[in-house]
Amino acid sequence: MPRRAPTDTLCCPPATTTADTGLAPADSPEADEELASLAKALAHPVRVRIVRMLARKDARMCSHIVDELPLAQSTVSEHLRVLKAAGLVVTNERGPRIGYCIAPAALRRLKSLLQAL
Amino acid sequence: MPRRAPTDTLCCPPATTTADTGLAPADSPEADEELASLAKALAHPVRVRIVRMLARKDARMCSHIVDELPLAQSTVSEHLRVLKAAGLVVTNERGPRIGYCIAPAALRRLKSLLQAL
DNA sequence: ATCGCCAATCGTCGATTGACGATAGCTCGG
DNA sequence: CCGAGCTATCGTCAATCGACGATTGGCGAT
Repeated sequence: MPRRAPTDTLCCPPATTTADTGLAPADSPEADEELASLAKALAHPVRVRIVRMLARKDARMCSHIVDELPLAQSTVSEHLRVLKAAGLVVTNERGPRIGYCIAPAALRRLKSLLQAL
Repeated sequence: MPRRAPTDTLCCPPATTTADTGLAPADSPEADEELASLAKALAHPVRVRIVRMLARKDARMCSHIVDELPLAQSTVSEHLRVLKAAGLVVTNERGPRIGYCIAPAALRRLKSLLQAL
């Protein structure tokens, strides 16, 4: 087995305490843009899979994700960039190993916006 | 006021009685594809807005939708085609006036898939 | 039968996306 | 301080998307 990162020191933010459970308006031009933007981030099977992996607290590092997908490292990095740009994923940069994890608030916001449909 | 369609004879299917509330698996490669596909349909603000309009049981005809959007008729038609291809919208063709409406089952499926994240 | 409205389709254009390899930059460990 | 591992970025290429105008086809009403 190849020498890998410890997987230990990488961590997610300690659970969003701000209870933002759909308090923002969910029916407005801005909400349309917001929902479309979040939906666009999930509009690719690979990104859905990555989100699932991260939600399970699996495969935190980019290289871990690369290992599980039949894609080049640069491609995975690009998908992660899209997810991060949409706010669905946040990074915890700690040296050369970057921890990727779900942004629970964004995911909740997405669910909230969708439920409002 | 311009002479318009009656808005009366256009109708939606009489409420899906089949209680398909997330019974299909929501975590599999197929589910990834399905969620990505549905998300892609919502990955544009105009389509989100159209879905909202239809969910409110407003603006059933294509021309009604065109009236409320700063877009050409062909563009709106294309967005409707995308929504229909994704299964989020169904048509009730009755002569030259075509009734567009939400497919409640598809919307529920989308919410279900998303909640599983 | 013809006219008028409604909607789908076609063809085009520029912009964006998704994929890849190659390269560069970063930190930690030796 | 030098190498090794990890990731971001660049450049490229094909494919897809979004928007439009113009055209076509269809039904109902006049």
